[in-house]
Order: sequence, then C-alpha cells, then structure tokens
Amino acid sequence: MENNTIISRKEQIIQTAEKLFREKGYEAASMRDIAAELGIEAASLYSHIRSKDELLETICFRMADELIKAIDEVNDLYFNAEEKLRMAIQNHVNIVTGDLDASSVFLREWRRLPNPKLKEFIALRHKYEEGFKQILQNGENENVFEAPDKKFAVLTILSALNWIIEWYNPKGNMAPDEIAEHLTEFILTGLRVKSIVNR
Amino acid sequence: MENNTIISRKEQIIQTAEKLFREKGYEAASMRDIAAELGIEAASLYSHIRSKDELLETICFRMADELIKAIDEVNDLYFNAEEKLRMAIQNHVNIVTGDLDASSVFLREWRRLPNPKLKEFIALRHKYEEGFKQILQNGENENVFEAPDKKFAVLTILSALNWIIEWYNPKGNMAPDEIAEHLTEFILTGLRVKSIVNR
DNA sequence: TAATTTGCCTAACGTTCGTTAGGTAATTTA
DNA sequence: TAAATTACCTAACGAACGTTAGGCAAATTA
Repeated sequence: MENNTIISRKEQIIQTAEKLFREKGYEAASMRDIAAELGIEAASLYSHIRSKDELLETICFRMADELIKAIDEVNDLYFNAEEKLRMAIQNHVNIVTGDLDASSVFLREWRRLPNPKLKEFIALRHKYEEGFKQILQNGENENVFEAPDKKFAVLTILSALNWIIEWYNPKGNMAPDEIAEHLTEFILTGLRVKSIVNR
Repeated sequence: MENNTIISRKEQIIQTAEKLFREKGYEAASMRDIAAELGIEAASLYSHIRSKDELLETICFRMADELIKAIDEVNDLYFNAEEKLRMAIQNHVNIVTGDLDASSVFLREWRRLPNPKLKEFIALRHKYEEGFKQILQNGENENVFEAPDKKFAVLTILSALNWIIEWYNPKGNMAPDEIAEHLTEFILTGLRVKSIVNR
C-alpha cells in the first residue's frame, strides 16, 4: 500500500519542511534540520530551492489553492444548499486529514510569510470563506438555513473544521468520513435534543 | 477610563512579551525587541526575569489558571446544564476578548514551552476540557443535550470559542456579550431553520 | 548618614542562523 | 566521446540570538 511515485528532490525537501515546520514551527526548524533529515548538508538545499521563505510560501499557497478549487467545484456542481454544505465540509476534512503536515503549516505558520505574499495569502483565505458564505446565503434563500450573521457563522464553522489538526489521529478510531459526518450534523443541528420542538 | 494601577516592571515586561509574542511569534520576538519596547537594554530584563522561557510559561499558565477557575466556578454555582453551558461560554469569551494578547500566546505559542512545563500545560488544558465535558454529560442526564461523542463535541465547541482571537476586533461592532450569545445559540441549535420540526 | 538594594548600563560570550562562493565527482546530453 | 548539467560537498560570511559578568548611579533602608 505504498506510494511508489518517484518524487523530485525538491518535493522531498518540501515534504520534509512540512513535517519539521509542523513539529517545531517555522523559525525553530532550521535549514540544517531539514538537510539532516534528508542526509545532506544545509547548503545543498540551495541547489533546489531559493530560500527558506520559498518553502513556506509553496506549502501555504498549495493548500490554499487546493481548498479553493474544492469549494468552487462544490458551488458549481451542486444545487441544494444543504448538499453543498455537506460536500464542502467533506472536502475540507478530506484535504486536511489527508495531509496533516501541510495543513498544520497552512493553518499555523502562514503568519510568518513575508509581505507581499502574506497579503496575497490572506486574500485567498477570504476567497475561500466567501465560498462558504455563498452556501449559507443559498441556504437562506432556500429557507433551510438560519444565520443572521453570515460572516460570523462561516468563521465559526471553519474554526471547527480547522481544529481537526489539533486532535486528529490517522491511527485513531475516527475515519475522515465519520468526522465530516459528525461535524456536518453538529453544524446543522447543534447540541439541543432534536425530538423536542425548539422553543 | 484609564487603568491607573501601578504595575511592577516585571509585569510591564510580561505584558510587552504578550504583545510581541502575539505579533511576531515566540521565537521571532527577541529579548532585544521586548527591551526596546520598554526603552531599555536586553540585558536589563534579566534583573527582573530569569529567562525568555519563563515569560512564555508565566503567560500560558496564568491564562490556563484563569480559565480553569472560571469553569470550576460555573460547575459549582449552577444546576441547569443549559445555564452552565451558557455561563461557561460567556466566561470563556470574556476572558479571551478581555486580553487578546495573552490569549493569543496561550492558544498559539504554548507549543514552544519546554518540557516538563509543556506536559503540565497540556494536563491543565485537559482539565479545562473535562469541565466542559461534564456540562455536556449533565445535559444528557437532563435530556436537554444530544452529543454521541462528548470528547468530539467539546473540542468542536472550544474550537469555535478559541477562534475568536483570529477575528475579534475590540473596536468592531460586536461586543463580547453579543459574541457569547451568538455562539451559544449556534452551538445549541446549529444552522438549520428552527420553525421546521427536525426530520 | 552609612549601608544596602534596585534598576539600569556596556561589553562580550558562545552559539546558531540563512545563505553564498567555489569546487568536484557523477550523470546526462549532444 | 566530449560537453554540459546535476547534485552534492567544504568553508565561511555576517548577522542575530539568549544570556552572563561586572559596574555604577539613584533610591531605599537602617
């Protein structure tokens, strides 16, 4: 069940960076650490990449692009708002659990991006949030969702989705699909007992 | 409307550290940065504190203690589970919005604590989570809450509460009380339109 | 008023950092 | 097979880091 795809040295470096940036944080993980993990000298990394910043950039923007592509697809493919939300959550959970290292860097370390890339990154995040906002608006139009403050609702939903990296264990007893389902259920109906008509 | 309390130099240093650790991150904010903010030399800081680590420790454990004290109080004072949850959320939001710098360090930078303090810190966090778990259990016993996986529910709730630091603006148009109310409502009932009996 | 403490200073320490320069084998291309 | 490229190396750079040593004037205490 191995991934036998041959990947370039540059890709190996990026993956190692993902791992170490996640474990130690961007500034605490040194180029020497990354090199050591690959069994080479730090200086040798510069045959493949331009700078440490470039590594962070690549990781953050790659994840952002993947997420945006997913939300755009959902908004294109489905009509029903509830179905859209369900799929958007499913995609997000799959992407995040599918690459915990990259996701953790994307969610925690993006702050260390130097401008102007930082601004560009924040714009992409807003674009992603906008995709969710649109789904909530659809739901309101269809009269299936109630969210007085859409921006607030989106941030709250995303917080729950993003917190996954803090507790998800690939070897644990909760599969990504299950997580997505649980989260969707929670986001749609909340804690209160359902058999009682609310209020 | 100023706070005229005289605070010690050590306290000034801690507050400056909170601000800079939040803005730049723990490793990127140097002792020289902190000193410069106070108009003194880096070496002078060591008349008041032992190390940079000590600063992080103080900030993280102070917040942890405050939160745990609050949840314990809630679990002692109130009987009704829904009321407990409401108050726990209210307290959390008040504490976090009341000191954004310290909260951000507490939530983001705790990872850089050196062992054994790191383990101690994680234990405190679990204790806090346990306080929320108890409320959900109460709610289940009272037959007002439905949460098949309590651990999961607690983490999801806390994620929403903790994400506040990412978007809250003290000068914005949402007061802490309002935020707490919105969050409580969302956590209790979710997105789905309430007038329709579920299912 | 004499003695002590406080809060800062300058100078420097040893270490680590990202990165560059220049070289050298092994591999690939012409 | 000759030329070019690739992927690494050693050595070193300047800068920044946390922290220590030792000193000195002002404030506090005895």
